Amino acid sequence: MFEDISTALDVTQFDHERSMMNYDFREIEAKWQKYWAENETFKASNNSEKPKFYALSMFPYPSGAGLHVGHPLGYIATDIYSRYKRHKGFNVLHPMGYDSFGLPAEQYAIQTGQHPAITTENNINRYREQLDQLGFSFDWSREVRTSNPQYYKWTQWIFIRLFNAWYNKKSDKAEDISTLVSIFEKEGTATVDAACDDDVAAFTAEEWNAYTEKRKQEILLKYRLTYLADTEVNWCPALGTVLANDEIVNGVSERGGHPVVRKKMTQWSMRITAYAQRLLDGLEKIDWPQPLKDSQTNWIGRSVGASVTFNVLDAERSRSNQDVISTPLNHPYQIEVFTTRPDTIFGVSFMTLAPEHELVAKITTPEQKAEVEAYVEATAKRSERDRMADVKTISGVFTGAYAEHPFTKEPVPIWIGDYVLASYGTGAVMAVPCGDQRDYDFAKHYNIEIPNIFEGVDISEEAFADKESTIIANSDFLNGLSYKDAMKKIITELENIGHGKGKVNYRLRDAVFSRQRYWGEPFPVYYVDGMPQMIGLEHLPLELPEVEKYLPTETGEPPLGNATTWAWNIETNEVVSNDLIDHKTVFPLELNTMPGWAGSSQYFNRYMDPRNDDAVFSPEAISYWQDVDLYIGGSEHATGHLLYSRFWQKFMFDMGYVPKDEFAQKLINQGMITGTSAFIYRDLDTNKVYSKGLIDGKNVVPIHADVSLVNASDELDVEAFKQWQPEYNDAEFILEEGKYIVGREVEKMSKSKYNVVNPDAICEEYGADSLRLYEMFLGPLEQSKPWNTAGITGVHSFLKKLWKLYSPFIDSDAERSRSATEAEPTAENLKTLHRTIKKVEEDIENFSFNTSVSTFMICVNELTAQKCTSKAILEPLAILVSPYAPHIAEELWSRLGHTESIAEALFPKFEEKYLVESSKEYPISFNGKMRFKLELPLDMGKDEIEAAVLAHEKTQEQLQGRTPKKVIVVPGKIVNIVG
RNA sequence: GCCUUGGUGGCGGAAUUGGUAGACGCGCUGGAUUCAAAAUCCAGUUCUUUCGGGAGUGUGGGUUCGAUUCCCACCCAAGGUACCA
Repeated sequence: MFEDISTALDVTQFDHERSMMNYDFREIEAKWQKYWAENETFKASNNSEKPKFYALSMFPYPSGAGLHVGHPLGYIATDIYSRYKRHKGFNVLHPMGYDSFGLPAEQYAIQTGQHPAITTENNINRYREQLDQLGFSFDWSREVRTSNPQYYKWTQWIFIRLFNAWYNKKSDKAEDISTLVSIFEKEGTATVDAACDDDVAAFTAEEWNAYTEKRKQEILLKYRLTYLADTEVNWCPALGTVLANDEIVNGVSERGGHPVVRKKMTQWSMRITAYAQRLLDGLEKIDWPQPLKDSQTNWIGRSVGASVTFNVLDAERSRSNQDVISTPLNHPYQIEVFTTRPDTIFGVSFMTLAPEHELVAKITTPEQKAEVEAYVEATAKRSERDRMADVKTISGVFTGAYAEHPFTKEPVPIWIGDYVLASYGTGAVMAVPCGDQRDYDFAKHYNIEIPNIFEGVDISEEAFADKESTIIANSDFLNGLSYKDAMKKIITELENIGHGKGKVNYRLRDAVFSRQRYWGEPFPVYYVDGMPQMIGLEHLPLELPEVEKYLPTETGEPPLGNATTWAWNIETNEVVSNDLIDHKTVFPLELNTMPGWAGSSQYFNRYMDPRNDDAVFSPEAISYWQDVDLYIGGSEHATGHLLYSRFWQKFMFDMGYVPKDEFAQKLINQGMITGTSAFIYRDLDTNKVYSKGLIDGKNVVPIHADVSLVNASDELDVEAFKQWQPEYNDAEFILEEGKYIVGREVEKMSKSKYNVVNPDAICEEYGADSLRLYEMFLGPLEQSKPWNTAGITGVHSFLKKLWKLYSPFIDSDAERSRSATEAEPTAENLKTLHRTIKKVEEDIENFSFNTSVSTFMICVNELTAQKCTSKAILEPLAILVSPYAPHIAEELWSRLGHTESIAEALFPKFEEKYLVESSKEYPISFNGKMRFKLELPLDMGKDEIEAAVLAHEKTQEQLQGRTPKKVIVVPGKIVNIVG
């Protein structure tokens, strides 16, 4: 009886001790997450004696699906770096927020009527929960949401600043519009060199001063950095909306399959082209990935050449084809082309205009009119992408008109063809079939002459596009010149005769900034007499109105057209009912909203001072934080967000608001984490499902199985599968060796492929520290790599081993602990520790987080083998681990006796002296192949080593009597014997 | 087509300026512990072999005493981009 009780007691005590001893990650992680939140451990101060470090992850769009394991990858990397920098004594800014305007919430609103603000709020809360459980060191007090009026106030503010600015090419920067007005007042357009619309007219100061206010505004609009312009869009009449190129499939809308036409619409645009060259130049001074820089470079698409003007001959003389030289020209029309090969101008045998070109209607002869009009109409129906995708079909129509060659004065037939794009260059080309394959194909197809202007080149099969390897012929004054010399000469000649000049052209287009959507920033704009007026800065934000329906109106207006209270009263400066619009004091407000990239184009600056209501940020905040030191995010933003942000930053720089004209010094693109799908194989003929090893020769179809039903050995839980997919209840699962083995394939993580793994489940089973370590352990940050949950047991058991290593500090038996922990570390202990410090520090600096995790494993394995219990070793080790696995590190730190968070503990200092060795195990190679190893003292000289190696019996064995031809000895490294 | 990145065991991946290829982990095999399982621990695990070795980092060449690493040509995969004049 007594015995029983005592045994029972022992067991309880044992259990108690075990629970203290075990690595209880759930309790630990919850405890420290609460601690960090309550103590605001990661709150960044805007003034500090410490050096600053600004680490930023791209903020997410909070989608309804929540996070999957791929999303946190970049956040974990940024977090590790932030925590590391904090250990290194930096004042770290590491914020997070939400890009919370966007289409999915609006779609959901259209379907369910639920206000996008509610959907967004719910999604954000879900995101926050998921983010919180991963233990990030975010300063949540600085959170921003782009859909929050307090935030988008500043998006509207910068829009107004852009509206009130023009780009002065002479000073090569943006200036306030008032400087342009004062030039106009004094000198007219004579001395102005601005980035502006193509169709600006010249005028004198007197003319300007005599213009009406409306006329002046119309002119200024052509110069502003954000402006209204008629832009070609893909209009879908049935949906009453504008579609993006990728929403159109085979010329009809993706949704519903309605016809889409190209239509001109008045839209807000951003004059990003003004910055094309600076955006290009700026790439040289930022540490961004080369592929990303390349795609921006391609996107901007700088090409050097010349613009050339061709006079259009009037119809009479074109037809008679006579006296073209002797009769003076007074035809009003000119065609301007851009060419990168003005040196081939004598090879021109026709011209091609884009079907949309404004001259088409004007120059077409009556005979050709019907055919041309039919062609123009046909191309208008195809989207630009369709036209570009369909490269093989050659089509075009002769206009009947001729242009005059600027040098030979020969008539050149003018065609239209859809291989010329209205949106690039001038929408017209001078066709040189011998030097350009597209022109060549077109000429062949329509039997147009192909003059050869290259010496000794055969053009009977294809065009000759090589610039360097030949010289020009049949080209009057260019004969005998190389490409380079001909380029110089022709540009001089073009300028002499007033028919052109050297020009740099960019592929980059101005960015359309209007969207016919509800869930975006409203423009702070109202219209007086059709002219846009900005709402006073002091009256921002202009808040999004309530609407009953989120769809376009019946008259085809954007969703804001449904708002009944959406007019601006200029006396009270408030939004009032539309009924009050009188065009005297109450005016209609803009109905478009801003695009998704508006809110993300300066959020990184707003984080510096996010609660400031008087300025986008205070001068103190921006001068302290300057710019982002490290920016991590996906490469899909290369030509969107990352280009627009650089543009706005340069504008802010020009206006003197920010000290740096590039917002992020270093950028890293994290790779995508792909899913590892699982498949079962259903026989098409019978009701059988075969295991993977049995499918050979069978008529089976692979079917996705949910990855959570498969274990680490690719074995399917058949019962669980049947429960999940009841239609397989009657199916017969044919096993191999008693197991059903699934097939595996790496695919993009997606719901429909049942390969989505979400972090909540992982945190529940293994903890956030395990997840963080595992995400890093998978491979290099930049690379894309497949997720396989099975491997997480490796890092999880590492954490258990780590925990065990600290058991003298965790164990309640104080007596045992003290003597053990205060022991002096051994030389071996110190060597292990310092090797780890060195490696981990290098790894973090190089963003090679995967190798650090292995280093930790090796370190813990070694210290465990060494039975190390020394506080002098375990204390610095906890700091090393803390950026990666912060919860367990905090817990161990506190068990080591600290009462403060580990977050501010200084990173241990690496000391070389602990790694110094006295001997080296030399690899002995024969003809470059390592055959055996030999331990030799490190202070041994070259000759001694050679003698020692040659004397060794294994060397003799390897040589088998041969005499070595040569012996290479690299002291401290290797010995190689040749022969 | 063009640009970029990559190609190493069954899998993820390591190898710092050319110097021991496959660290670390998963998986697998065998063993210990257990009534049993989980967990844990130990040993093995590139291929091949006549157990001496031999071969091996997408393919074929080259430079070098020595190449996963540098050079040339090619093949394959992923991503971006595309009638850009």
